[in-house]
Amino acid sequence: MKKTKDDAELTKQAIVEAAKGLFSAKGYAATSMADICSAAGCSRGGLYHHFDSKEDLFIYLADQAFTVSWEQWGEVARDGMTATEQLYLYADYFVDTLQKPLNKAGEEFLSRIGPDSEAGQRFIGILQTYMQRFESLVRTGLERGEWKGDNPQELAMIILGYYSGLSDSIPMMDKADAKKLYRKATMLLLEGIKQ
Amino acid sequence: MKKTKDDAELTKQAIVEAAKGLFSAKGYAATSMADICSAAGCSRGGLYHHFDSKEDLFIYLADQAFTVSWEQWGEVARDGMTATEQLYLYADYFVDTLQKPLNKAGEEFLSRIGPDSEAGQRFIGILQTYMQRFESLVRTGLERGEWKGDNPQELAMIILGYYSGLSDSIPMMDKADAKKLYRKATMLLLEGIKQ
DNA sequence: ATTTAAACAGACCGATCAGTCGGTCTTAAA
DNA sequence: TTTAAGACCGACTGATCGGTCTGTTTAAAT
Repeated sequence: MKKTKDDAELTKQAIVEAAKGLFSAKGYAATSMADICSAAGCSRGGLYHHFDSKEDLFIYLADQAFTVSWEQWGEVARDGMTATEQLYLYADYFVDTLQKPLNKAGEEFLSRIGPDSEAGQRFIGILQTYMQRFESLVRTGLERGEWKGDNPQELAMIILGYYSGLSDSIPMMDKADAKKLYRKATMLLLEGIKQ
Repeated sequence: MKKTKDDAELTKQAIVEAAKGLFSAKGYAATSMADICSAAGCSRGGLYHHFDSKEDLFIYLADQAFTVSWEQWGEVARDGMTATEQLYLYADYFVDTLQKPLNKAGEEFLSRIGPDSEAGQRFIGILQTYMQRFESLVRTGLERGEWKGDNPQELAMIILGYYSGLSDSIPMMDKADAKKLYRKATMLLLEGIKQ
């Protein structure tokens, strides 16, 4: 083999990181495979050696990003924490893993390939797993009586949309400022804005 | 002239409506001029008779959608209403004008053509006008002491992101259900979820 | 009736894109 | 040392897209 197995894995991860940044910044359709190759420092042939297609790459990348995000969160979140504290922590990781604009690319991806295609089904599965994880966080908050409400699924959807939409106006903020904004927004949601 | 001035304007509006629906549903890049022609029932030549380019069409459409949205809101909103009532009304029109997913297409559009291009500048101008209008609504709520806070710009950004993000999970809902969700989400934001 | 020009239509062009394919290089096994 | 295969390269292909150009139709002006 030209390169070691490890070298190959390194190349693969370089491609994934480059693709993640570009998809997040420019969207799915607007990011070409050539763009990704330039950013990752490999050839188009090399890229297609690691991934069968653009769809394949995106799904691989999305799966990894979402999984890693919850793993990082899970390492820090403790059972002793209140659901409110866990939510603040989630907001931080939401910013950190820049999965914020990845959601956008994901929607574009889904609408482009269709929810019924095989790739669409796989992607929806990834999203659902992610959602369920968040929903269980919300359910904890409700069951413990920390939060008001009786529909964890709806509330989870609203809060996730909240965090996702928040990222719209923040493409230029640095992470520190973004985290501040997310903390403030979380506080607003918890306390309400009514006087 | 082959058709009357009125007929031409009718064709133009058909194109705009078709484009609005497609851009909202599929995004900017994923919607081709041919798609729009099919939906509008005209030829590509005819489309380019009314609009110089895809960018031109999108900006025209966005301007019209955003302007019309505030006009409709303004016709119903009365000075006697509380800011809270005005916000609920805004949520309704946000759903009605389906400008929800148009925002998404707008971001994609902006990142694709760049904020420094002439079209980008024009689009940013449209967005800013829209934002300022919303910010003045928020400022009213703060000044009247209805809502807590001292930064109307930040609060406006957060609430707009809230509404925008909410539309992610709702591509299949009908308008009645969507309005219900938006009203509930507005209530959550006002009251807070903390017990 | 003739002319004029707006309102279309559709063939066409160059660019770009996702994906393919044959080939080269390097490492590890035999 | 030979060989086999994984890692990688880059030219090529077919399709698609935005945009142009030439031509045709028709309502209105003369």
